[in-house]
Amino acid sequence: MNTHPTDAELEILTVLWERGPSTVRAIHDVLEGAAEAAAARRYTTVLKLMQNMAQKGLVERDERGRAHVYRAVVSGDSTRRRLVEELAEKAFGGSTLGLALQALSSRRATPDEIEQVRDMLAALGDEPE
Amino acid sequence: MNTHPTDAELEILTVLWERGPSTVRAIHDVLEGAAEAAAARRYTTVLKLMQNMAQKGLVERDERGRAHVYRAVVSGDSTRRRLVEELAEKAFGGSTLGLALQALSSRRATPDEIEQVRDMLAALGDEPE
DNA sequence: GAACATATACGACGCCCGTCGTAGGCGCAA
DNA sequence: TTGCGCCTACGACGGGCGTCGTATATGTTC
Repeated sequence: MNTHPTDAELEILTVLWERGPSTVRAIHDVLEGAAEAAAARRYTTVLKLMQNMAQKGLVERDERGRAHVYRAVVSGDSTRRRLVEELAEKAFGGSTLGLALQALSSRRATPDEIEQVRDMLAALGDEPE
Repeated sequence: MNTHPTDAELEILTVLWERGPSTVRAIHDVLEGAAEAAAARRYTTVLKLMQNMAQKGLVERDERGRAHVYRAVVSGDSTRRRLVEELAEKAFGGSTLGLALQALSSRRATPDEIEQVRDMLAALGDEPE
């Protein structure tokens, strides 16, 4: 249940997070449209992935209708947090700060974005012990 | 050559980045020591991994001595940058800023660390177009 | 030179992941 | 009611990864 989503699973979860509970058909169509000139997945491939995810506990499904409706069990936020911590562990000696610095340095930020980070920083600094 | 390192490969690369060119034996010993109560890898496992990496072009080896000496071809910095961008792409809609915010929010920062981020921010803002 | 420690080379296995084909079931329209 | 379309179930396969065992060569020590 606490298994990490793979890349393909994460792609499906993303759609689920954006659209809310959906059928396999809906997910497949979104993914097919999003794949610009990339290899499109067959319907049954998406189906199988989602069945696997259901078994792992990443999603749950409502089997009442003819087409099953899937919903994400794990939240996008917690999943992203987990991924970040995992990467920090693997590549930054466990330092999420190091990861953050790397992420910030890898692009030019707009003033607006910088403001966002400043706010975050302020919140962090003000946080009680 | 531009292949991404896997988890096990990244572990080896990390040692290579820290210690500089090393033999398989040296890497293996470091890894064995670092694995606290975790499953230790056999020597030949590490050997095979490093051979694979040599074939992929992630490392190069000096075969003159009896024990080959391996050195990292890719730098730690570029590799970390790549990993960060990859994760941003997969989980944050391509936004490295989003990733940075997530990384910052997932921990309490010390004033010193916050200062570090502020500096980075200032440098970003000052950067010429 | 014989025995031993240690190095590389190489093949095999088990597992997981993503992919797909095919079979079977159910509903709906002509 | 018969056929067509869409749905699920399930097995299979190819590839990659991490693991290891074994074979073989080479240096060292007595």
